[in-house]
Amino acid sequence: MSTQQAGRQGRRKAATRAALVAAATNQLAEGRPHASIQEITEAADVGFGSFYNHFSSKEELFDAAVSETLDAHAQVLARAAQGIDDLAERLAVGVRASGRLQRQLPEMSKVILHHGTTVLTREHGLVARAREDLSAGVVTGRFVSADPGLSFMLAGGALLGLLQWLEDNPEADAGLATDQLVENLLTMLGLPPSEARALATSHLPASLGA
Amino acid sequence: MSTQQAGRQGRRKAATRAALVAAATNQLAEGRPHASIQEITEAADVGFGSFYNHFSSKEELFDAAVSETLDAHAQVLARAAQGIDDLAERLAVGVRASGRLQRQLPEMSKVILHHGTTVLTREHGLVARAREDLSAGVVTGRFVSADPGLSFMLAGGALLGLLQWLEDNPEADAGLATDQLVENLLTMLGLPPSEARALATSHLPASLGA
DNA sequence: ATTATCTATAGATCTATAGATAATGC
DNA sequence: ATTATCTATAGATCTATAGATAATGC
Repeated sequence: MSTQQAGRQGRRKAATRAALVAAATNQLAEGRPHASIQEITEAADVGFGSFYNHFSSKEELFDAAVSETLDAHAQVLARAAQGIDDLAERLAVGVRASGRLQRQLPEMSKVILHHGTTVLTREHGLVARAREDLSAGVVTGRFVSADPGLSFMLAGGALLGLLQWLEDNPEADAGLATDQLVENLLTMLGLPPSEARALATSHLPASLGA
Repeated sequence: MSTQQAGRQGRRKAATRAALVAAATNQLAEGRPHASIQEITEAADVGFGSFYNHFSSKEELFDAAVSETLDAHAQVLARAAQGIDDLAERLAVGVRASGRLQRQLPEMSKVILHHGTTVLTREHGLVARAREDLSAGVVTGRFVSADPGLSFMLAGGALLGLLQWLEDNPEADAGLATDQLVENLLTMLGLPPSEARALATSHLPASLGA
């Protein structure tokens, strides 16, 4: 968004903004949503007054932090699902990648977790696209659900539960646990058990981790 | 806990404490976890200084509010599950009652939701007992799960997703949606589909709502 | 006499802005 | 000349406590 500013000045400004967002993300990840603007600017090594060049309130900054976290997550998923047309397989790959991401970028999961189930209601970006994918699958008959919106919330809630569990069980095999969830979700969405298992355990690109 | 104090003075003290907890619960339910002590004492119609007779910090009060909310929830569930021995049926009744409770006591669900997935990790009270029930079911063979702790987090997360969905869809049939989740959960825990459906749709006592 | 409440206030934040400083644009 | 940064500070909270008031206990 603001990364593409003309000239050196624009780059400098973007860097300051990025430092603020990164510091806010860290605070959220560490479970400190009460952090003062002063603490954030200090962590970002930015002058206190500069904050107001970029944001008009703390909420605005934290919102940006959550949004950018979800966008970063979306980029990883977009790569993982690239070229996959089948909606069931897209869902499988997306969730499998999300669980594995907890090990690779734990701060990202922490931010999402700290935001709770309300992230699942976002109407733009990653979350909205995932919701639309599920609905589309129901329309085409790939999935079975009496209410796609409800199914999405159940699946999303379970995914949040998984992320929390992974955070609390750092030694556990994240891939195994995630694939178990995926199998359950696909079954819940009406796929035959054998196919659900196959999609949940097929080989993944090495870039997504074990 | 402090409800059983001797004498009129004790009752008066307990009433003040209860007013503070109720006010704090309201603030949490309205999504205002930043409310100041002053705002809370005003809402509770209690002198500012009295706060410190009961709590030494705002966190302590909010903790009490969440705990007492869960305890109140637990009381309803205990009544609902009274006399039911089969662990699958207990789980079914417990979750079915929880979803329906969102319509009867929405503030309760709001407090829980606002606390996010971390409520699922509580080691005392309602949450701990539910977790133990699930594990016991796995030991006796009533449930099938590679990791009961993980299954509990998936189920709990999905329940939170349901509560959020109910909150966002006030017109929807809460009973129907909840029973759908219960059926999915029981299937996930290894029950035959027909039995899962039967347990998820059997007749409920009128006190638990439609 | 004891205990809990209340009001008032000191001291510690925390936010938002004003004005000075430094760096880029032209 | 413009723009973004920084430092310093006024004003607005917000917390924690001290001391006065009111109510119960004995």
